Amino acid sequence: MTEVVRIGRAHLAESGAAALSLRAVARDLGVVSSAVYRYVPSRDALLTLLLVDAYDELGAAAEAAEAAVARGDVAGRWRALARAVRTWALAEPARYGLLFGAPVPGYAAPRGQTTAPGTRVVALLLTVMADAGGAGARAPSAVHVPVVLAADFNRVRAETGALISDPMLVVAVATWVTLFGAVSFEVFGQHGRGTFTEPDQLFDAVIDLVAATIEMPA
Amino acid sequence: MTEVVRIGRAHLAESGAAALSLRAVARDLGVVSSAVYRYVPSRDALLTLLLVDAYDELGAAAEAAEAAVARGDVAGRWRALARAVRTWALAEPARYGLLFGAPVPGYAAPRGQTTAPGTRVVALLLTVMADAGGAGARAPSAVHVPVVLAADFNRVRAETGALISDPMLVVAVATWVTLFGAVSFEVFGQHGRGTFTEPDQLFDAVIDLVAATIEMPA
DNA sequence: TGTACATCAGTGAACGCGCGTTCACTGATGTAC
DNA sequence: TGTACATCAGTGAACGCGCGTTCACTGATGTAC
Repeated sequence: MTEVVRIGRAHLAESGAAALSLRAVARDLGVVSSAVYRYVPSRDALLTLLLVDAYDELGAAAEAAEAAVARGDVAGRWRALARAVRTWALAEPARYGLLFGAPVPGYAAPRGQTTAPGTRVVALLLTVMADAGGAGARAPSAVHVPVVLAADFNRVRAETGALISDPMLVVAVATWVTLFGAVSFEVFGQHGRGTFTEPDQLFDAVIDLVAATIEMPA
Repeated sequence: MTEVVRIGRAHLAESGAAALSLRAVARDLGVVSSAVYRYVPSRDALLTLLLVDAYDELGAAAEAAEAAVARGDVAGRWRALARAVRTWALAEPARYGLLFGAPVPGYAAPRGQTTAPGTRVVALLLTVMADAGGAGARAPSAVHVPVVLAADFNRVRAETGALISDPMLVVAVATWVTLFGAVSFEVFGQHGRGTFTEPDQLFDAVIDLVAATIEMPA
């Protein structure tokens, strides 16, 4: 990890991505403003470095937590993954915001560099869901998959290699957005005026409910 | 709606909340930069106006859509509410981002002015969930409510007046975060490289799955 | 062992830009008598 | 009907600030012969 990324992280945490300033980074680097171009070719390039850095750290945290759970305990693997995402996000709210908040105005992430690290967590979730399906879990019978989604779902299967049925893919998407919705609400402070004093327990209750959506065979 | 709010909206859409500039608003107002202080006492005050304006418009849209559905059709009311939120958010991504994205650095919303409009949609959702419970819907039996959440839930009931059981409140929270997670992913472009070409259908599938979480009695 | 040269991190000044906010002011409009 | 006055939207200059990026440069370190 280069020094410039370390300092960039700190600035992200203090002032947010939109206000990230190369001159401020240079100051903290103990160097005159123009010298920062020895480290990084432009402000956008620094944002990209920070984006990749954050995606990788989050992905590694989720993967490590999930890997520590017995393979057969699919619900436990989901829970570990979800908690790891939340823990990282609460510890690094600004970096989380860079990944999952509103896009930084005037900055477009270069796909080539950010796609791979940006898909680690979702790939992990798909694996867990596919394993759940393999173990006999089924989506609720009420799930109805419109014909028009079939093509998209086929492409997802082809790109990820995940062996997962259409209804379970709907469940996976719902699970995915619920996880990031729950984390975003906490990180961005949407719950408001101390409505919930026990956020850990509330989060666990929500992710357990999500896990219960899948009907495991008796 | 004052002219300054109308122009502020446009600037929000173009450059995001963090870059909202009084001088730029003044230019579009056709007025010298200092004259904008005749309209608004400071930049932060303008942000607050825009925040309240957006909350109110979103709340009104959700309420109108929900009110158009027969009272007995609880699932339909949920669907109408959810779709209205999504439709508004896709039409107004920057204003949605102001409400539900990362906080604007250096700006703290004054509670007194923003709390009431900021809770319209969640209050509506609680009403729908309470009505579902009244009609006999039950949370999945797997939902386990930790003792420690009881106090929070009692406070929510007292503040909102909603007649809703603890397990159904867990469902309501999960529903709430799923809705905003799904909308945020779309609005903030998280799904990535054209993974899903039929976002309307995908969204409907997700909110139908959420509705199916509630077990309606036969 | 010594000399000539290349490399390269960092300097300092400058470019043109935009920002929020204050201040004393102008000049048109409306009101009171 | 006319005059004196108050109101108030808008002006223009200025304050001190920060920004990204370019440019010619210095001066220490390392390398080749």
